[in-house]
Formats: sequence, structure tokens, C-alpha cells
Amino acid sequence: MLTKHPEIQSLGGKYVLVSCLAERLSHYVRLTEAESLSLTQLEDQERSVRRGAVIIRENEGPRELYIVRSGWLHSSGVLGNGSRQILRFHFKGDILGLPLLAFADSPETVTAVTDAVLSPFSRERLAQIIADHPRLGALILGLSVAERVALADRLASIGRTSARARVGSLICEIVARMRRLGAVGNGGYVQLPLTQEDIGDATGLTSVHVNRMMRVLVEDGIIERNGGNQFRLLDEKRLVAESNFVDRTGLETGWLPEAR
Amino acid sequence: MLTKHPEIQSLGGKYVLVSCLAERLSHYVRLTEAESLSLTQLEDQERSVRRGAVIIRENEGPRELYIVRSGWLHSSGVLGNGSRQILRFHFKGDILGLPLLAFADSPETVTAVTDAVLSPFSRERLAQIIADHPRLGALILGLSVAERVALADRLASIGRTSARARVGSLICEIVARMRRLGAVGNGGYVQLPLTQEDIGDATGLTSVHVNRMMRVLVEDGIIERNGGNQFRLLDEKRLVAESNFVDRTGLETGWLPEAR
DNA sequence: ATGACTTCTTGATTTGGATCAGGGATTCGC
DNA sequence: GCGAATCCCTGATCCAAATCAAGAAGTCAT
Repeated sequence: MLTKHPEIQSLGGKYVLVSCLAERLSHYVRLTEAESLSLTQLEDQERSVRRGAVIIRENEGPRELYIVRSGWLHSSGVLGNGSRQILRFHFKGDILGLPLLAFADSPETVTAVTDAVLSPFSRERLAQIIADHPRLGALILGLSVAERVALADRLASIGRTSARARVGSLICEIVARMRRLGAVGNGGYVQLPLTQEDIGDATGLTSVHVNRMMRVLVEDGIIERNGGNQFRLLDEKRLVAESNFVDRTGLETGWLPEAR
Repeated sequence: MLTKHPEIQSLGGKYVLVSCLAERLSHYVRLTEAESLSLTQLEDQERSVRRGAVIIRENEGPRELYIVRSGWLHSSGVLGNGSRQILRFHFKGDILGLPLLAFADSPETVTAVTDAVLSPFSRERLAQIIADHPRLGALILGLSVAERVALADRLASIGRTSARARVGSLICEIVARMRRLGAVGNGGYVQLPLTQEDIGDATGLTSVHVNRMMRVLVEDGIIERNGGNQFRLLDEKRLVAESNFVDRTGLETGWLPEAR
């Protein structure tokens, strides 16, 4: 099965299946072979979804989590008044459906922003990995905590900063995460497949006001837009400063238990 | 050492140290003796702190996490403009300092709202517990995910609802958590040692506006205030509905690995 | 008990962002 | 290649919550 998988790489003379999660984690720690293998098996399935598809639906009890192999997605919640809050964007190597580890019914809807490829897996397989490799369990705990902190950062941004700073910090966050994925093109252009309504739903603003904020950021020479849905962050220092953005794409691993 | 600890209980004929975290987790799963013992040892130290004390300071690299034994605390972040966002209130059985598992420097400040008693422990001891008892690791992952979801709920509340609903949902959350702790007195009175400025910093409002919202909630017969810092939720159904509050104090445990 | 802080409360005014409205540009499905 | 959606953009108006101001009540330290 391994050799038939579409994403095969030659590594150290052996053929291994590439796991997006393993790849991400290996930026932070050196995984053992056994750990790598377990993570790779977690991603032995693959499912393509179309732009706009709903992967996990609020208040339903899905049976699977997913690892993102490619594409953009977001988690959101819909309130009684019909408005939507986008909670988090998800990129390659992110885990979708973590709330399933705490609640039977999903508190969030996960939607594909672009066409995307996902690897579904069951909670039970994750439980097996945690049991077999406690260090991976601790790492996943770290990822979960990092997401908690990212939500806290956005909470502070929405609760206590201006519309301009909210849009600014979202832009900074996207650039920082794209950079870590190596997805910032030559010339610094970054793909941005979001509508202004998406950005508004993520920052607690209306699309009308997002439009105005984008315009002033362009006028002030902080960002540049490029017809197609791409943009370039011209004055990152200034935007980071005025938006109170803190890059937290790293992951502390000094405390982890020994690999088994 | 066990027998000298201030909080000793007779249980099944044996003397055991009471662990607040173990007590909390045992609401969700039946812990094995070995698991209980490990958690109890995690809380073998005790530190009293005064109202207003700062336990963990933003941007510093503390060495310890804490379990709350008693008292109210909160995590907050201070932005460049000097304003403060309270991210989360912490009660008995909560773990303080989880962000340390992902970042060397704390992204948050933890402050005691009331006098409090904490049990400090090191990341390494937590790592040991995860290695020895993967199921406890998975449970702590569940707690971390639950906190992530709670922050997402507040994010949606602040991003997409009115001032009245933001205050309302905070009240609902506090009542739900106090109830789970058995801290709702006879007659339904709940302690609320927060200033209106605290409530504002948690909901993204000014203290002036919090005051007005509290007044209309009282006028509408939804809550009742009682001179001292106590209140009673008279019409919970209505407040839950109008504030889009969802009680997520449960914890899904069906997926956990076997206890070892 | 006394003075110094906090905290609460309420009124008056201002303002940042929402809402309403409409035209233009793209993209998509057939 | 054409019609129909989306999505983007901008002006005019409105409103919810911020800000400013100031007095009352409560709490704390000595």
C-alpha cells in the first residue's frame, strides 16, 4: 500500500509515505522512525473536497478528525441571529476536528475555502498513537495549546483593538503561517483566497468596513494588492507594531517526555 | 508526607491526599489507583497567594504550571495601547499555565482575583505523567481542547453579539461552571468577586457600559443583585437563549485509550 | 474615626463601525 | 459566449457603545 500512495518520497534510500503532520512536527523535534511510521499511517487515507464543502457540521456528531494535506479551510460558528464567526483558518498540517476530543457534538462547522485534500482518521486511532507514543500525545497537546493561544490572541484583537488593527493582525498572522509553510512566493506575494466577507467574519467586522480598512492599508503603503487574490505585505514591521501582532508559529518542545 | 498534608480525607478505609484535578477528572472517568496517585503527587505542594497577586507574567518564562485548589483567577493579555483583555477565568481544578507547553515565554498574565491556593508543578512532572499514563495525557488534551472551545465561544460572543448578550453569556458561563463545582448556594446565589471593569475586560466593553447592561438585566428581572458581590440568575432560560450560550462543561471520554 | 482609594452609578456628548443603497467588475455554469 | 451570481467598491445615514464628567457609596489602612 505504501508504494502505491500518490505522495511518495525517496528519503535516505527508503521509500516513505509523506505525512503532513509528521512533516510539521519534524520542524520542532526529531521524530523516531516508529513515531514517523505511526503518523504516516494516520494519513493513509485521502479525501478531496471542493471549495465550499462542509467537512464537519455544527451540532452533529462526526466520527472522524482530519489532517489537512492541502488547501485552505476554516472553522466557524453560527449564532442565533444568523451571523457567523470564523474562529480559525486551517492550512496544510493542521488537525481538523480537535473539539471532538472533548465533545460528542461538534461546536464548530469546518468549511473548505478552496479545493482541499484531507486525510480522515478516527479518534480511536489517535488514542492508539497516544498510547503507543506518549511523546506524540504531548506534542499534539502542544499543538492544541498553541491553537488555544492563537484564539486568545484573536480574542484580544477583536475585544480591544480598532477595525484597522483587527484586519492588520489577521494579515500578519496569515503571512507568518504561510511563511512557515514556505508558501510565500518570490517577491513576497501571498495567496489570499478569502472574500472580504470572510475576513469580516473572522475579525468581527462587516465586509463593507473590511473593504475600507484594506483601502487605507493600501493607501498607507502597508500592503499591496494584485488584481487576482494575492497580496504583498510591504511594511510588515509597521503593521506588526500597530496591530499588536506576535508571531507564535514556534513550538516549545524542551519539556516533552522521552520518545518511546 | 501524605498524612501531614492539610487536606486529607478518609476514603474506602485508606487515607489519600485529595487532588483537585483528580476530583475534577473523576467526574468524567473512573480513574485507576495508579492514575489517582500520580495526580495526587502532582499536587503535593501548596502555595497561597493574595488577591491581586500575579502568578505568571506575560513575556516571562516561568518554570511552573499550577493547579487551582481554591479561589478565582484570570488569564489576561495587555495590548500596546494599554488595554487589557481577560481571556479566561480559572476556578478550582483548572490548570494554569498550559501555554507553557507550547511557548517558552508566557503569552498571558495570570492574576489572582481573590485570595487563592495553588499547587505548583513542573512541566517535567507533567511529561512524566503523560509517559506513565497515556490516558491521563489524553484527558489533559481533552481539557485543553475544551478550553480552546470555550475561548472560541467567547470569541464569537465578542465578535458577533451585542453588549447585553456578551455580559449575559459571561454570566451564564460563570453560573454553569459554579454549578459544576457545587458552588451555587442555597437560593441560587452565586459569588461574583469581579469588578465591573473586570467584566468589561472579559467582554470587550467599558466598565460604564457593563454597569448599564447589568442594570437592564436587573430591570428585566433576569438577574438579581445582592449588595455584597453576589447575584442570582432568575431567568436562566431566557438569558441562555438571548445570549446564545451553550453549556459545554461536560467532557467526552469515549475515545480515550485504555488506562495503563 | 478619618482620609484616601476603589468601585459603582448616571447623565451628556462623541464616534467608530453598522446599515442601507446602488453601480461596477469578475467569475461561473451552461 | 452569455446570463446570473458573486464579489468589490463607495457614498450617505444611523446607532450602539465609547468617552467625558462628576457625585455617591463602599473599602482599606492607620
